[in-house]
Amino acid sequence: MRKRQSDSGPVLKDIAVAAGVSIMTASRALRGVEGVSEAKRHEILRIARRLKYTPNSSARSLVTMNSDLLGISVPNLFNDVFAEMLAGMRRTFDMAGFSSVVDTTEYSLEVELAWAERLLSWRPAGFILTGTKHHPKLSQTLRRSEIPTLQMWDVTDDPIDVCVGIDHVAAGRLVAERCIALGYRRPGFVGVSEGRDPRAEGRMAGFQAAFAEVSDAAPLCLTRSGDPNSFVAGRDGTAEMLACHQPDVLFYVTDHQAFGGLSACVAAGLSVPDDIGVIGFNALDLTTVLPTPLTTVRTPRKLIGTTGARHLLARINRIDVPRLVTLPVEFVPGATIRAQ
Amino acid sequence: MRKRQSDSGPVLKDIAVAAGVSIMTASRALRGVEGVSEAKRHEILRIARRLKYTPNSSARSLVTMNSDLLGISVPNLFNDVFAEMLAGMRRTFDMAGFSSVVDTTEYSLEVELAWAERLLSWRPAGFILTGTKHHPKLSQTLRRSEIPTLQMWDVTDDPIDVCVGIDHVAAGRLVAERCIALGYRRPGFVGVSEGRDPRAEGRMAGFQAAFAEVSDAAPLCLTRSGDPNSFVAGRDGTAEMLACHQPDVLFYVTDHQAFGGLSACVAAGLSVPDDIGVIGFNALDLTTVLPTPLTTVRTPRKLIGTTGARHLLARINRIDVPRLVTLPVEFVPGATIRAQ
DNA sequence: TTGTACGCGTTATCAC
DNA sequence: GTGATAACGCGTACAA
Repeated sequence: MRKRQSDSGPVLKDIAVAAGVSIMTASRALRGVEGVSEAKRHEILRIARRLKYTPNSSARSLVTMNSDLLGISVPNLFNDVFAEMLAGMRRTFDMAGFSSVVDTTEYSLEVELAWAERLLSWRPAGFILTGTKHHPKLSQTLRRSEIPTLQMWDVTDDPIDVCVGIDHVAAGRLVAERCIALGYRRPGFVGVSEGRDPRAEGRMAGFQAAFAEVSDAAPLCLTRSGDPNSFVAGRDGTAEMLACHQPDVLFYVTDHQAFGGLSACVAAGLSVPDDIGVIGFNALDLTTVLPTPLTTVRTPRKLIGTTGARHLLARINRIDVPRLVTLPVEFVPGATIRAQ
Repeated sequence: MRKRQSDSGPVLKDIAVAAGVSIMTASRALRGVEGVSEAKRHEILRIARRLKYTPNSSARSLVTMNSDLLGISVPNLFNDVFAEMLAGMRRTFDMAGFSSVVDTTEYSLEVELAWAERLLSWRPAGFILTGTKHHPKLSQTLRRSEIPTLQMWDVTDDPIDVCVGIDHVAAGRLVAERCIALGYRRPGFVGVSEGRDPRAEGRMAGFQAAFAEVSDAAPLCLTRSGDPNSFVAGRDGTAEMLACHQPDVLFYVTDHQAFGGLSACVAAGLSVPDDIGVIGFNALDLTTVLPTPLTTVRTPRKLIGTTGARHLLARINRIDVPRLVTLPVEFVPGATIRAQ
């Protein structure tokens, strides 16, 4: 065995020598492709195991110009939403033999861009990005490349490649329409921080637009509190809003913030839903164990993950799939708004 | 430009030709190593940008026998604990130029092994594993390899390489001792599923052992309910336990389950903490916005992440660091157990 | 079914 | 400071 700089085990040649065959025969046997007699194949596999042969993906990638690496970018991992979408895809990708290179962007397009550019040097098999807004450089690069790309969680008319998500503006409208039907006229929105999360902004925009169409509705009260997944942020943001405004219904960026908001309402002497309505978003597990079940919107996170994974895998295998899939959301009445 | 199978942009040679220099000079300029005049370096960088040159990490890795890929394995991402530990490390690794290949094992040693073996083919710069129990094959492989490895969240006397975590058995003992001092004698533990999570089993063991040393303490009541991060599992597991036993204090696998358990206690007509004590684990954000603050144990997740990242990075750079760091936990009295 | 020659894009080494 | 040459480990193409 010739010497190598940093000895990381036997290479194909070592297996071949040990088995008394050529390198190519060993390669074919280990890859499970046609053209090797069963006897030799078994012998080669046995020897490879005995010698603890680890293939060198770099060398393979260099020849084939692709890899089994998949780039996945999400804003963060504190949100069950992203965790569930990921869980929905991981099994599919794992079984297909892919490894996931994960990035957490903290809602920064620059961070996402830097990560993607680093990953591009590995010639990844595909990209999975959260949302439909990216750094222009990244969108352009991916559009020009042949790399299959999935955008998920949000929708757009003009996806980079394929897209599976929900219509956040429509979801905001949906909530507003329910509120309006119940007689609410002083809407408030809590929790979206400025220019960070386009999906949250979309929900807020839809919510506001629907109210704006009702003649006697007051303008939207708004509190832009920090981390969307923080209970504390929801509580503090709500307290801040109640100090200045008198909304009759509050739509929160997430269930987390809504839950924190509930405790702020109680602290402010307001009773829910008699004095004020509270509405979350996502219908997390949490909302079902609250003393009063939270009014919220159920989002198909797992389905987005599984569908997205299937579609991306299809693209990797050069199979055509719909470029855009918009999945439905469902209003969960709960008990933190007025009854019909 | 010679033709390539799947055209993925210019290569070093193209930059070199365009700049009128040799490939090596281009390589040096782009890597920022010594031995290139400032004038040429600038020119080369300019051309690389204009041509949208993307380096080929596989080729580099093939020569250098290593990569900037880091393997990170966690049981799942639904747990803020893991998310926070990851968040604590990510910045460090990002800034150092590493990409993270993430695995979610669902507490399966086989899944972790399969993922690690796939990743080994990329010659990763390091591994980060949750806990200290792994598939024997994996432990053996890593011990024999030169690959820096961090085990986190749990501790062990004999780490593969370096280890940063907390002592879960001691944490369980700590909780039990507080309970005993307050006069509790009928302990219950909710939420650890059989043979899945060694850390949870450790906490339970410590909890049980301390009670066992008190002569008039009843044996531990136990409910092994499913997903440790599920509110619903905590509620249902508690209901199940209360149907058969009369514990006076319940220690839960996580805050999530404890929160679910609170609603089950209320549903069973028990008042907390008068009739029964409830204790969570982790001191998540959630616990502070509850009507009564949850009694729990604060775990230094973020610190584990940052410390672990620092130590692993040191190992990668062949700098010595302590093999084992045991970080302290803190009992959070809250208000769901008796007062002193 | 099996083997040989060559190239993938980059870096280490050594000569100039 | 700069460049030629030889690897790195594997897969494609083609020959036997």
